[in-house]
Amino acid sequence: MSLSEKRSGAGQLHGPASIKDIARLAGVSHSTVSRALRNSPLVNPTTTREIQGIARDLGYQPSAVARGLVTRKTRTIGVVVTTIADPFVSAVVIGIELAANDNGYSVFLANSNADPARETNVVHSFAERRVDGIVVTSSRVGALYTSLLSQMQVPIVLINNQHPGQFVHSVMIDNIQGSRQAASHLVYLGHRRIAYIGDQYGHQSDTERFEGYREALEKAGLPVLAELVAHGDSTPEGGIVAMDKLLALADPPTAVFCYNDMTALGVLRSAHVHGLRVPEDISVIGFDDLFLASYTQPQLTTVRQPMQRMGRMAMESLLKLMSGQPSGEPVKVPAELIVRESTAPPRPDTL
Amino acid sequence: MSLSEKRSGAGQLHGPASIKDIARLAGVSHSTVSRALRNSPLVNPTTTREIQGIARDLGYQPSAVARGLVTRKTRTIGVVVTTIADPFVSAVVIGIELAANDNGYSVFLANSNADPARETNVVHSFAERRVDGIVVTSSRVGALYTSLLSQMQVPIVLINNQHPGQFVHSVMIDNIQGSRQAASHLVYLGHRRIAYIGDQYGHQSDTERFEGYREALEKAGLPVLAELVAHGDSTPEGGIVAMDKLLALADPPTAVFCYNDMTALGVLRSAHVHGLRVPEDISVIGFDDLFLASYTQPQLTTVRQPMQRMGRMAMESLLKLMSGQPSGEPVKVPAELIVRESTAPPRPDTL
DNA sequence: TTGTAGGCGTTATCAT
DNA sequence: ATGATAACGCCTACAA
Repeated sequence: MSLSEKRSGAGQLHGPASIKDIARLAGVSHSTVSRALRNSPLVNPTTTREIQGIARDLGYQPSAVARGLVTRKTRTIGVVVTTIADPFVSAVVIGIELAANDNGYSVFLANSNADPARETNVVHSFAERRVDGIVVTSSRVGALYTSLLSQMQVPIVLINNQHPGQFVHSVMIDNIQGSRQAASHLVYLGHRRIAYIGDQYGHQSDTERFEGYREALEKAGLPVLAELVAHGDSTPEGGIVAMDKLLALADPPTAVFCYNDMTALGVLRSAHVHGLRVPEDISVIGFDDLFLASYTQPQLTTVRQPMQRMGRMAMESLLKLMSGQPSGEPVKVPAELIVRESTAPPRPDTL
Repeated sequence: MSLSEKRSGAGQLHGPASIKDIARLAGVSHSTVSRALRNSPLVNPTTTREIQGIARDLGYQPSAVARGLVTRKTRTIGVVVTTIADPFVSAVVIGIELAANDNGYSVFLANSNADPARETNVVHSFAERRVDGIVVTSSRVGALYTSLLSQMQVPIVLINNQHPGQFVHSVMIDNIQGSRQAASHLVYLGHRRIAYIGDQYGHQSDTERFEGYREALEKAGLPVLAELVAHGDSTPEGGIVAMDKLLALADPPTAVFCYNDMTALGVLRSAHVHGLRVPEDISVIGFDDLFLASYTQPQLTTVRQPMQRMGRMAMESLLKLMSGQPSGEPVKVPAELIVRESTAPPRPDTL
């Protein structure tokens, strides 16, 4: 039995073909095969053609794991998100993935679900798999990721979370400008009792969005009332709870600015349950401009984040970082108010 | 300078620590380290403790890539989806990921976006990265994945797509039973002109959901009218277009059963634009029970798929397949009709 | 209980 | 233009 029969005759007995198999069939050394496969000008064109032909016949697929071992680059990145169930997150992930694929990178996706145990797991698995870089899309960045950084010596890009550092870059929406626009729009419409329903306490985006709201009210000479500030949790359920509380007030707000569209979804629901019509009885503004903002009833006025583009920008920053370039200033992306149907002037009798 | 100073003194100069570094520090061979790290009973407890201590101090993280090269198992799976922007898909992915993590697997996520070029890319990257298995959540499985299978010799689990084969398993919702329930519910409410808005032509789930619809109508002695069958594309936009067409009919339907909730979202919108109230003027049923089905106005009656659980089941099937067990029969998951507010008896004058 | 000696599939550095 | 040979970091016989 000839050497070539050993493989082609016996079939793929020991897994995928390797350059050694090809070398045997082509009667050359595996180094030559390695070169030919990468179109090295050093190897004879005829030989190259023959080798590539054999590779094709064998259905050869180079082993990224073997390559990664020697090159010390896996062309792999890790993406950590709180939960991909949030459409904001999935839109961002799509952008990351597109940019990653365009550059030959594959992405490991990990949902942390805000569970510390899972986050630790994620960190470990990314470290063990030797990802070349990491993108974090999470509303809160704990000390966890910081320690991860120092341990792994791997570039990290944060989305909507600032966290300066040599290997840490960030891409964020201009929260203050965005929410200032939203609140100003409500002021402009004539509202004077404008509520804010935020995310959980302490998250940077929430703090900033509240700040924009505060500035807009202050500029209009309106007081920032503690009773008109509630906190949700970025989910529709959280929005319902917060809105219920607001509507139980002796003097409820005539407009509500929400941390995000998911919260606004719950607010819309709560308003409906309480027999209030939006925007006639109460105005609602969200943040994100998820696809579903165009499909709520009424369609939601919101502050748009170019989510997919932000994902792409994050990946592009990561590529720079991975190629050794310094991180530079955090990228701040402008937000845009999208006025739809959920906002209108307050009813005269509520003023 | 002692050997230990060479590393601890000089710092992590050549990347992450390896078992050789630990061996040097511990004064043992790397095989012993390898064993100790995996708690082999063959090594002296004292030695083990010392080695593990050094490993901890060094922040040692075993290289999954090196391990994968020798074991020929990467503990990695590939997940292909059309687009993670569809909440159905993201819910499924969450289930897959949870089950994967619970079993020490990491997941590569790839969006195909129904783009053939990208699909080819995905296949290649998964092959090169030597994933141990693949889960496909896509409404249409082309010949592409079949050829991939034979090339990679890797187990595959399909979600909502049957495709028998030795290495191919599938987990699917019971489309016929689910849609039969939905259509029967409309029949029961008294509707006689019930429309169906499907997905794109030729997709298995669409064919089956139509079949359930057909059966229910037939059983009720109702004709299946071609004019009442429209096709969308699983997106709200597609739902709008299809619904607009239906409402332009001389004798429009009094109820619409949609391929999925995303389609229903568009249908709800279209109805509103045409001045129709749901469910008073027209009833609407979706399929999936996405989180947003509880937040539409009115809340959507729909057929629930246990999406996250299906993702988990798919991963668990994949684990079996990867451990060498035969695939067995495709798993068929029962669907459940969830009656909310978007369905009601037809208006008497429309009968 | 521990050490030695391959080998996994590449790339890379020498020679030739 | 091509071939030996040595890594990369780990696992695993086989020896001691």
